[in-house]
Amino acid sequence: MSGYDLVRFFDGSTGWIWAAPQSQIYPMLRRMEQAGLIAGDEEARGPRLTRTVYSVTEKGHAELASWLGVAHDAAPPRDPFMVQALNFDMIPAAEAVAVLDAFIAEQDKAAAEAEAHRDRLLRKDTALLKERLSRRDPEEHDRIARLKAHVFDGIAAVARAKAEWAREGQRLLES
Amino acid sequence: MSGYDLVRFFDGSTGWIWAAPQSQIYPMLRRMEQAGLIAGDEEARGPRLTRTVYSVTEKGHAELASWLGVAHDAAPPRDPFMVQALNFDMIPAAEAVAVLDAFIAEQDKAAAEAEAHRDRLLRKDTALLKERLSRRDPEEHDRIARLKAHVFDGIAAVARAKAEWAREGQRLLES
DNA sequence: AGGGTCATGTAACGCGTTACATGATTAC
DNA sequence: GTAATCATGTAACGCGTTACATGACCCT
Repeated sequence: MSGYDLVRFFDGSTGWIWAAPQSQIYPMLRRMEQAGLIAGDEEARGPRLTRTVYSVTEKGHAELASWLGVAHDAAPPRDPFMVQALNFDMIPAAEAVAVLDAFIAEQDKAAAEAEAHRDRLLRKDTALLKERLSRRDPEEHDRIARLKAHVFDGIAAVARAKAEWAREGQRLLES
Repeated sequence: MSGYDLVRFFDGSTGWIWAAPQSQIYPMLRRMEQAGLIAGDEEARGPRLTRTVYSVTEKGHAELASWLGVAHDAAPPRDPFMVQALNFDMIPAAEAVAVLDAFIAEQDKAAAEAEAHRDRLLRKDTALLKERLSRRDPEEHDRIARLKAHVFDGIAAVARAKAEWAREGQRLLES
């Protein structure tokens, strides 16, 4: 992909799992190229405009595989919403209920989107999955699609659990 | 609290919701004091050693209450573990299962800790809750304790859901 | 001619992490 | 006396966010 492709990529469905602003992409691509993890290939797009398409090198692939294969420490938690919820007793109940309303809407939306994406993956109907499958034995295709779909199933399940938790919280606030 | 108190505070049970390294505490305290949100009070602790105990000013309290009362946009997601899970098809299944084993242990531990903390809150048995309740009408005590306990109930429920999701993932990997 | 998309950058500023650094006081 | 705890800082470096900035190409 080119830097521009990545900018759009992180604004799209991948944005639910990992976000990156445009200003980080280009410097990071150069740093990764210097580290030998990716290699850039300049393409002409008209007489003056060029775009640089990067691909993962063997070294980059090896580093990725070794990172994928071992468990990493969880990042320190930093959850502003939980700080809010822990202090709902400091504000009027009606305000807390409204904050939870917004939270519930957000979680329900996230769950629906994750479920929709899960279904697209099971239908093998996303560009990235097709690209991935094209390099794999057809016998593995179903298993790979189910594995990836399962990730979005988990995201949806967590969002549903959070929404349900928030609804219980509203009941507590109103009692 | 003093800076030192806060360092220990963020290493303790609050560390599940918000973490902050020692190096951030002191600069941030000074910035918040400059902003008028907190006020420091120097105490002598021996002939030479002093500690500065900060308390929240009226302005700081007002800012907190107004922040607590409105919904905020969720932070952009950035979940390295999900990136790992999404690419389990790139590594041997046995490695992926081992990564999930570590994840399950982590989530189970987090859930157990959250449940234990929930129970302490219901028993009104934490220093912070006692401090909070001492400034409130005794009639409200049960409601406040239940509200705070509910937050940790939610943390536990999410951790349990994630662990269950990971176990399903292991079944998928082994099939 | 104009707007939309393609394509790539820079600058400022604060947050977060790891590591280094120092000295006082208390308890045994 | 000496080890643990109390107490407070600094430095280096990269990540993340918002905002600013520029120009080429394509379609109507």
